[in-house]
Amino acid sequence: MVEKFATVRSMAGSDTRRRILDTALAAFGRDGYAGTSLDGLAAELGIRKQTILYWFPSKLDLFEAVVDDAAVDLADAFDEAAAGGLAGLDQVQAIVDRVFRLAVHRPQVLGLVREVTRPESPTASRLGARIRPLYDRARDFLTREMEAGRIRRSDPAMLLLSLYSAVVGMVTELEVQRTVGFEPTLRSTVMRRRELMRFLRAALTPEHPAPSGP
Amino acid sequence: MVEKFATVRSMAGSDTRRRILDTALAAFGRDGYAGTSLDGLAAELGIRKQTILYWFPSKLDLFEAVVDDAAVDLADAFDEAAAGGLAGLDQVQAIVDRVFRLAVHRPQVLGLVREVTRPESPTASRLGARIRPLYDRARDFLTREMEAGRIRRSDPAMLLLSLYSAVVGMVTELEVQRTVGFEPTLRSTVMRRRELMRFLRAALTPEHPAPSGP
DNA sequence: CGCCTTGTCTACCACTTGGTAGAGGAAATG
DNA sequence: CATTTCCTCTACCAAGTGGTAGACAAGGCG
Repeated sequence: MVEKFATVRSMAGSDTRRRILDTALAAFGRDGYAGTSLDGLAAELGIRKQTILYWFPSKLDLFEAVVDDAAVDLADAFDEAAAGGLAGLDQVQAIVDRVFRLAVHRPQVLGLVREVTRPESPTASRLGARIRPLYDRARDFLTREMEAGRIRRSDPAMLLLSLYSAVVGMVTELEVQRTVGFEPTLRSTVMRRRELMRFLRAALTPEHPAPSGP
Repeated sequence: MVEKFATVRSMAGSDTRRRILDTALAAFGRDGYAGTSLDGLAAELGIRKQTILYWFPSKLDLFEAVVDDAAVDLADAFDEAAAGGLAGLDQVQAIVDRVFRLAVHRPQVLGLVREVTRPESPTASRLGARIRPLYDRARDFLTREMEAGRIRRSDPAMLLLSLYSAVVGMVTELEVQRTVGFEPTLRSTVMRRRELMRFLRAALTPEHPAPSGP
């Protein structure tokens, strides 16, 4: 069996593989799995379709590799945001900031998240499985912060879904915003983030300021 | 020019048209535009593809008709929820309840919203244009309620986006929830709605209880 | 040098895609 | 009865789909 993935011997080939992954990420995120053709992808890359199929045995294999690749980026972003060891709303803010930053200079990743969370996605479970650890960590965090009185008490799992929906929805649905009259400039992105944070802070701040109060 | 849409003379044909629209709504919402084939759709309906092309001159025409159809449903839902003439959070609650109700017994509509709000949707602007009036009404409502002190003050347009993201995200991303451990039963749907409302109420309730106070 | 591996290519292939042309049945209309 | 309209069908088609087979050039290596 030929090992092309882990061990990389030549240089040119490895570069091709990377370029395919990057372009495919954008294409799948933009047009979806079914809407992306290998011929089109190859044309975009200036190569032949057969070169793609050399590096990835099938379209589905390519898609899965792209998903795995993106999952690493996502996990890194969260790790980075969590590394500060913040608490309460500050930690939430750090994560939202980080996700927005990711969305600004790699919007394709969020597009892929959207595609892959479709019920009928060819690998609905794949990114899910990759993200599961992040989810568990986040839920534990929320539970802890609720018990410490730093976040309003409610069902942590449900709250996490609300947070996820609000953040990813806000970030990915650029077209909705365009339709509705926002041109997504850098400035409007900053505004959007600030407004989202205000929204989240309002929703998460506990009724009684803090337990370390009176 | 043949008028098939408004004036309906025969019975069987009109019924076929309706069946095509309904099945296509589900298919487009489930598999996306590119992922839906006319042959597959026809097979699902037990008819030939050419019958579909008789009623809708092209795949794109069919898609647009489906979108228009769904937009009517959405608009009706909002109208119905707004008819009570409620104010503040009660009005918001009524709309969320209504959207959830729509999501429960016509989940396809929300799936289509998701598909059609993709940046590269073949008719990104279409549903948008249909929904624009709803958007304007909602923004005016929020502005009014903020001025009346019944809803926390912030940028109404941005707040509306947050609300949209939270609600549609929560409702459509069933697969995320399944991945994460929720089986979307009727009971869990009710729980989800309640938790979302708690989230929204916390985010929308003004700091100072009400202006009609002391 | 000769040989083998690596990477990209050309040439195909079977199948599916959206779409066209037109046959033909049913039923209303004269 | 004949004619016309409405509706669904069979028979195709050109273009595009993912995928296979294998030629061929470049370079590493005995």
